[in-house]
Amino acid sequence: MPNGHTSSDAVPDPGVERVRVLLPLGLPGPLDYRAVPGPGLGPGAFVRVPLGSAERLGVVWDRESGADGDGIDEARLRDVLEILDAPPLGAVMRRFIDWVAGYTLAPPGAVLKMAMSVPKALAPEAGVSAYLGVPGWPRPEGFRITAQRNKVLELLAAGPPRTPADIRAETGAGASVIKGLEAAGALAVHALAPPSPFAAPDPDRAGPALTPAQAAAAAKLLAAVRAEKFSVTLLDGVTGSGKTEVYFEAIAETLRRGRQALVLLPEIALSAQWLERFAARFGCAPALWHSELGAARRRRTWRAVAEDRAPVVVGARSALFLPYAALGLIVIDEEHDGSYKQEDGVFYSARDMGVVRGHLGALPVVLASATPSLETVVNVERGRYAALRLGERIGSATLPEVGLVDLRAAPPPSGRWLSPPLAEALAETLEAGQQALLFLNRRGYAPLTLCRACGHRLECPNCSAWLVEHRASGRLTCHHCGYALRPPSSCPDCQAEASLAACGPGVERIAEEVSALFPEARQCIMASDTLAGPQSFGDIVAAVTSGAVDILIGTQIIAKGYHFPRLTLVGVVDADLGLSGADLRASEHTHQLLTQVAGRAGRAELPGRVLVQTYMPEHPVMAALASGDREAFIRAEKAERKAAHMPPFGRLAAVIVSGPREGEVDATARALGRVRPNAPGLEVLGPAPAALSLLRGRHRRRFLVKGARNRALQPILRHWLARVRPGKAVRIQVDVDPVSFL
DNA sequence: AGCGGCTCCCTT
DNA sequence: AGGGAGCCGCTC
Repeated sequence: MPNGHTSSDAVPDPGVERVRVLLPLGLPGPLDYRAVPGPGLGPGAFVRVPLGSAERLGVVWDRESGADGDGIDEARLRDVLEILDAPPLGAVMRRFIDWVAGYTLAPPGAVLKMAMSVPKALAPEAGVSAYLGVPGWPRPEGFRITAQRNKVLELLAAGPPRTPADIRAETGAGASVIKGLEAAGALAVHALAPPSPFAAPDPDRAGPALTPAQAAAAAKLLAAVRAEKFSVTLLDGVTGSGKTEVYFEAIAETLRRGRQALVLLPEIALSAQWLERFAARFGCAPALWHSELGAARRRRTWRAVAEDRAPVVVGARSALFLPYAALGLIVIDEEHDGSYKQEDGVFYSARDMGVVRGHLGALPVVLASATPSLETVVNVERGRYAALRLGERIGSATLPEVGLVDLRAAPPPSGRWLSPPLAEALAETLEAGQQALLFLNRRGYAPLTLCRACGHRLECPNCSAWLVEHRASGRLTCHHCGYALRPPSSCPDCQAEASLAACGPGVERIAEEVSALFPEARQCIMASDTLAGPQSFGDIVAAVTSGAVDILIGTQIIAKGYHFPRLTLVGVVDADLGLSGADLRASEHTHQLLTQVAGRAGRAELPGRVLVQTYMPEHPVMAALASGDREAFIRAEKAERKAAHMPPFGRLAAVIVSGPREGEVDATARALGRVRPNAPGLEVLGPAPAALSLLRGRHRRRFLVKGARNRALQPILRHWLARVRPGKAVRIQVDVDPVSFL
């Protein structure tokens, strides 16, 4: 039997001679092939097919999905070459792929590509040979039973088949002894399944005791898991309230019911503390899925997920497209986080698509956050999502007190960035032997380098962006395309010598200031570029936890999830940073980020405090932080969005036209503009140069399409974009529900 | 998405 | 005539 896997999806249909095969390419739909007679060629089967002069792997798709009914001439059909020995892609996953493609306006093959990210996993992993003795084996003439051979025969006379490694461990006999016996016919060979790389998490292991509030919330989630139907529950708990342990109980119940759980985390590679907590509750590590995973690991994980050998998967957004055999729960932690939005290739939100996956798979979805997105809050109010609140921190910990520092009233000394009140608070914290965190969401030393003689700014040649000075690496770097150069000694424009001045602070510059103010304090920078990888990240976390660091200086990478018991002061160097620009969610995101950062303070017995430096203390975001009144902030933000018919009270889609030659891009954008859709309640803004009008060498123009909440934008967009055929060098991308407005 | 096949224009 | 670079369109 060529296909060792059976499934109701892959039952052969005797009438089928033509199959539709979706290939992981940007084609508009599946292609037709002639079915080879034989078992296993039902929808979902992974197959190898010819395509032009090459061969490709694809998936047998459902007959009804996709537009065209009849397909091509019989004569042009080519044969399916092979049915691969892999579990078929389930019906839910196929519907999910079609759904995501329809929603995001991506070709279905481009979505399938995310689910087929490890083509090598479609061949079964080589098993391990194991040996068993042959009862009544007739010993050939002249075959000597040496001491070692005898030991092996005795061992294998009974019991389970043993691998060469087992045999060596128990008898000391090496490969040559086994080979000799095998050649003489003394051993029967068994192919064992490859060892599963993933231990089974124990749902009934005693974890940390839950508080009554946690236990009550956990009970609700357990009920949702037991219902085995679609539901969405927001787990809304203040920072430090123990949300993770609550949803761990939902995972435990999912495991007890023999199903798989998926946990999506932002910045997965950096969540060592999360993994420790998982191990403390379940006794082993979960399967991980993220971009830094090695090829072999990816392959084994993909296969294990498909064969139901990975009970819990923890991953970044791409883990949503793994081929789960028995998914029973999706947890999306930090559901408000912007990194759930993918903005290349297929533009999708893993949070929103996670809910869709739960709906199609009839399973519960848990969204966890201390600062839920407005979309989710409104879904709770509309009754579509349930909500569980955890209003207090665990144990004796209390929420930190937040104070605003009005930088107009208490400015830092010239050329410095820490105001006197913040410097004083730092001194007090150090004196008390406690730890402080200085937060500035800007990597490097200075965001702008300016010529004092002529005013020239050092900009990226490929992007409309400033070059950021990174003094530690001695480079000026573009944060958008990676372009870098050594800082010139004279101005590239006016050739003035030693005229270039660093303007504004980044975390490196704050570190320099801290060194000047507190030369004896032990400090450490935490930013995505100052760390070689997850390992060094873990090292820093361990150093902070052990008390080997007094002042931690970091970007948003430290905002989430970390628990440092002795950290009592958080200083926000520039709270206004995220509020500039035309981003629809600038206020919301700033509020979320600063709430998360503030949440790092005072997580244990020692009370924490937060000082927020701002030029806009009256801004609603700052007011909400100072008062701790999240509800008031949400109310105000909601009212504003409602008045402007903005999400979640209206729909948005961005259309981005880009290409290397500005003239072509403009021509295409104008052509689109001429045939813009015109419907009541629909607004099309643009074309306008994108905020980054040049990015990675591509000129960019944007449209923004605004529509009513009750009317899908996709049919309108599809019809519109079909009317313009751009040249090969110009690309038109659609971003449904955009998060970034760059 | 990739690949072949096409044109255009330069080389010899 | 030979041949490489960019562009177009097809792939079942």
